[in-house]
Amino acid sequence: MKDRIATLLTRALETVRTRDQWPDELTADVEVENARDKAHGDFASNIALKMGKRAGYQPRDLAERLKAALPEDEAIAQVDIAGPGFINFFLARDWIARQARQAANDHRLGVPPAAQPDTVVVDYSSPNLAKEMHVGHLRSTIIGDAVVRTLEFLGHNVVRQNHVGDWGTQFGMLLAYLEEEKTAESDEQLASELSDLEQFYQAAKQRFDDDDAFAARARELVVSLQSGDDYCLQLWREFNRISLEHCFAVYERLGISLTRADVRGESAYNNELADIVEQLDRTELLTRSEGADCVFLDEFRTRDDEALPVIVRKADGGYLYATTDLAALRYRARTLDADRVLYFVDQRQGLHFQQVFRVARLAGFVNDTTELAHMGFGTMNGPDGRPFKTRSGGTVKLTDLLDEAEERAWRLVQAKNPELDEAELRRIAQVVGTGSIKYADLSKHRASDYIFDFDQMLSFEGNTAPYLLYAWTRVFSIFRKAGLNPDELDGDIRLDTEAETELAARLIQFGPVLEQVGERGLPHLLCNYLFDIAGLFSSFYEHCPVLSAEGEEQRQSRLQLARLTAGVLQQGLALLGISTLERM
RNA sequence: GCGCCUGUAGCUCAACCGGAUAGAGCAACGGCCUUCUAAGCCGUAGGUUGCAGGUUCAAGUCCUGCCAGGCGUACCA
Repeated sequence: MKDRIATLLTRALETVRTRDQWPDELTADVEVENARDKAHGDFASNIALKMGKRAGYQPRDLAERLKAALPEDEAIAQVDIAGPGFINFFLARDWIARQARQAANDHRLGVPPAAQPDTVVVDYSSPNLAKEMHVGHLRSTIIGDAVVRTLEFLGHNVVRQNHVGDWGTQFGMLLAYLEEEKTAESDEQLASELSDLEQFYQAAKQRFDDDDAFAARARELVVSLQSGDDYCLQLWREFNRISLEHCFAVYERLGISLTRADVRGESAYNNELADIVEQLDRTELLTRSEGADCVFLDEFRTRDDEALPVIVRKADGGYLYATTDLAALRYRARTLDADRVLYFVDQRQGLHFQQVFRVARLAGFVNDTTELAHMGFGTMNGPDGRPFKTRSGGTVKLTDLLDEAEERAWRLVQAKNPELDEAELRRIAQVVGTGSIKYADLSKHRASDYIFDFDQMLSFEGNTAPYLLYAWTRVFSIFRKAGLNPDELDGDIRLDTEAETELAARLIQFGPVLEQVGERGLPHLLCNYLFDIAGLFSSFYEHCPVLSAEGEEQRQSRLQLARLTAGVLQQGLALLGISTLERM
């Protein structure tokens, strides 16, 4: 709709240009935005304010001329000039009603598929397989997954890349320990030890620190692993398989759409690393410094104000994560043919990505037209404002976090609705518990740090998962109560009241909101939108009788609004990776 | 030292790449269950957007300088 109004304004500008006077060189970039205040209509443009002076008009005068030159449009009921020269557009109610009616009867809820689908490579989750998934992996995993689902819904070709940490020196220690335990213990004992990767890692580290012979064996294994020794690779595969099982158990609980096919870890690029360095050398970007192969970029400085290198090969010949990321970038740009490559990685790696993106472009691994974006996010803090830790100061395992959320959700739902049987209660607690954790994270702007607070995220009031889930059950219960099939409604949508109009006008903005989420990687925009919808629906439901409406026409109209609301809420939550519940 | 990010109501968060009177939710206060719904709705109160300048018709948003906090800054990822 913004585009549509912008087009009208552009044509009006052309008319003014030919009919009145206008500086030859002056071109206008027409912007239309949603009006923030109902009194200002549905959309507003500041074009007259921006261009007035430069075109030689008083802003209000220009606005009047533009208004007079605007082509007719059935969607626009009224155009006002307001304030210093804003042009306010009021949508025609019957047009909103028709759009809403169409959306209500569309399985895509009125959201058109992208006219030009992009191939979007999304790097997210990417846990380190050496350790168990902890809260540090949560944000990348759920924000990335929400954006991925949104992009897919919009019709883009999405390639998920789970860039797991499956390589590096710590694997020597882990393999040495795995080897030792394999011979010392029965399979069952070993399996139970590996069931807690965190403990396994700690135990291996302990042995490494305490026993020189063990440490020597660990280093030996790193070397044979890197040289492709069969026995060593076998141990390595076994360890990774078990570690990945842990990851997927967490994904399953969290409702993450990643599959095994999306796993492409650091090790996948091992045999390309030498070539990356060679290519950098060939393009004359490479410099040898203190024994290491580096790329120096002027714009980055060290703490001593010297040029800061991107080290791609250490003095001992080893490669670093910059090298791996360059190889991954080349693969994504060339082999996967990405139009966009998005990284959902902690904000703290901002410098690293700036460097790697720059080097990749200089070296020609990535075209200038390919978008490379680090979608960084802030830290998850505890209620004290410090990074979220256990009472003893350790990292919190994701599985423990989910356990606690489900337990709390169970108690809450049980208290509110004691007649539910245990099986259903468990299922509800699972959706509410994990959904609350996800929603609490997704509803905040990803760039900022946020405070993790169980009580707040599990509240049934405010911008939370329980509130939205309950809002959906309320809408859904209308149909259940009346024994109606939502797919068998008929007739037009009529917007008789303010509550209906506001709800409908917001419902038909689902598409533009999703586009923003996909473009900017900001799922909180969708959360805010859904919260809006839920509030507008509550208000509508309070003021507009649905089942007991006056007459069949009004009843059908309101049922269709309810149906569209249910559809948008359910689809929106699904894009956030949260499923709805018929009862709770 | 340099660079990046953050600073908005008592608390938790918004503000659509410069717009109109800075918005929600909690907490506080006041109303509404003989009418599908109260896990809800309607309303009141709450602000010098860290501070000081600047650019602009217009600044929470852009620029400069301070203050406070977080993070990063050569062979970990």
